[in-house]
Amino acid sequence: MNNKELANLIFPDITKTIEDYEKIYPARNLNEGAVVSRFAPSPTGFVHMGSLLSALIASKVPKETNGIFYLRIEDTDGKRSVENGIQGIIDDLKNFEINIDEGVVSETKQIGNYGPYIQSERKEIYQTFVKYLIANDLAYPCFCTEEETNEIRTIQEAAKERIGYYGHWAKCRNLSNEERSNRIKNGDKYIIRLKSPGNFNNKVVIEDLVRGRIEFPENDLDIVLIKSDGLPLYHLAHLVDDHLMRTTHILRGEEWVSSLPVHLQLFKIFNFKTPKYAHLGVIMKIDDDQTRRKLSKRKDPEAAVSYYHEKGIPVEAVKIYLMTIANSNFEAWYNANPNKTIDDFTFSFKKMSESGSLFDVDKLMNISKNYISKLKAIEVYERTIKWAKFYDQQLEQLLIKYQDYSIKIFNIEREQKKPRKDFGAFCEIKSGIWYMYDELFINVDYQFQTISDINEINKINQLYLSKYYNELDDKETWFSKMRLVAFELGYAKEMSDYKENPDKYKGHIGDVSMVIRVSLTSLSATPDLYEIMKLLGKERINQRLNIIKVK
RNA sequence: GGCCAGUUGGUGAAGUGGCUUAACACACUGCCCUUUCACGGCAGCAUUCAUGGGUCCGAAUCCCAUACUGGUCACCA
Repeated sequence: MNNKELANLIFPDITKTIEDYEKIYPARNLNEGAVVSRFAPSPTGFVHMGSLLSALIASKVPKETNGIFYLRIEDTDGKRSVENGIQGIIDDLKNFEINIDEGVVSETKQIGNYGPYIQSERKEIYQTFVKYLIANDLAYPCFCTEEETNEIRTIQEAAKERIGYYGHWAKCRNLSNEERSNRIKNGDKYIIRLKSPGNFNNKVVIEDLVRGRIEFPENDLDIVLIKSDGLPLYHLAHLVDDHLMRTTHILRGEEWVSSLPVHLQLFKIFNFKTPKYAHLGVIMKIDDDQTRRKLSKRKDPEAAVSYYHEKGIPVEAVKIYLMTIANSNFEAWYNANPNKTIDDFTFSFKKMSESGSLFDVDKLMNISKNYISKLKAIEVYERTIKWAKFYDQQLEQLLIKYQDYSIKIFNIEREQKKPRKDFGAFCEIKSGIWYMYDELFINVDYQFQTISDINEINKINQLYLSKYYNELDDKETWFSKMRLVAFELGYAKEMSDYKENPDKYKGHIGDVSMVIRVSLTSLSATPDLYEIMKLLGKERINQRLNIIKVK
């Protein structure tokens, strides 16, 4: 029996050839230098921060070069797939405004001419390639059970030999085709392995876009191509899909670096042009015991991109943060060009860090604070509502009920050169403005400071209310009256006066205005008091200053 | 254990043989400004680039060794 007959025995239903697929998926008609890249996750749950980073870059580079960015689903391992996994990925990408040109757009819909873009739907294509390999003595069926391969491994470990299915360890490699066909006809279970033409003593060199030149021994492992369920393993799927989908750039995590010799070998065997590779450092997390590890889906909530949606951290802020990790020159560029967006920035693989960086929540929050501080009040209002719709219905209703009032609240100390930076996330907004709403200003806990005697507090409040408060006052008048209250009750009306003669006064203007502030808001730290009082209005001010009296 | 890579302050990093007594940003500390907070301003925060050796007039930058960290060695991706 020759190899071709063996191939037909194993894949009797495969009638197309590789050439057929080359015609079905012709070279893309793109400009020179156009990058075709992809995001190719497994539907294992949610999108990870590290995946988002690579998706962001993989989508950005085609955008810069008039190329194509597509989404492919790698679901060849049924055990890992999760219900609604595909939809989760699509939603996460949508949330982060990462748009695809081709690929899977919903559980049931795919767009583009190079599909299907879900690997489990491409079984025949993979098998066509493997059939070719078998027919050309470059692959063979392997009947070893998992127990047997484990056993080989144990022996190799004990003997301190290189681990893997290669050389004389590859028991099924040199079986005769007759024996192979007999065992297949006999119903023995098998997988398909590559008959690796490599030699471990030879070297292969690859130019990685971020890591530069890397040298490896050639692959001589007879890696598994097709599993017993007929579906391919990653290595084969990578070759077939990225060739047929005409991918020019492979962006993936650094955990793939060591598979490079396999992938290079596969491309060489088929005489396909190898794509360019960029292996990205993984995002790390430091534990309390100072050990570094990969940011983990299970242990770290911030690893899931849905976390940012929940917290209400603007997607732009997350993307800006990821770009500062991705390209070290981005941050300086962004600070120098505050009105530009990520789209205006030219990404460079060379500027990528090779080692994984630690995930820095402080930095992210700083970026987010700055970002939100630059938004217009109406934008803050709308985006807070959008967030609250999912996560805080009470806040949502208040914002809708008091629309103009709320927008004015968001505008306090905003329209100025250096706006306030109170909010790092939309989930923090309620805790910053709640006291402006009567519905929330109940059973409050007053944080009085230096003046905490209730009689003195009332004296200040009542004097202010009865003699000085006028809602029409401008800020200057308002504050000069505040000084008069202080003076009349024996407090220094200027801070400097108090500092010169502290014994002459009961306290200073700051102590007095603090009483008003706390009486009105219950808090000792608020934005500008004058602005707050303007919005609170006469009625509410009267009411709130008088509640204290009752207490 | 084999193979591959990485190692510059608390963090992200700039730096590719002299311009570096190591930029910038975050965090932190102190002071100032100030009716609180925030903003802002000023100052501090690596005499040293994992360690040891070498090349050189000169090294964070080049070479070697060691250490440590990470990745990988599945019918997972």
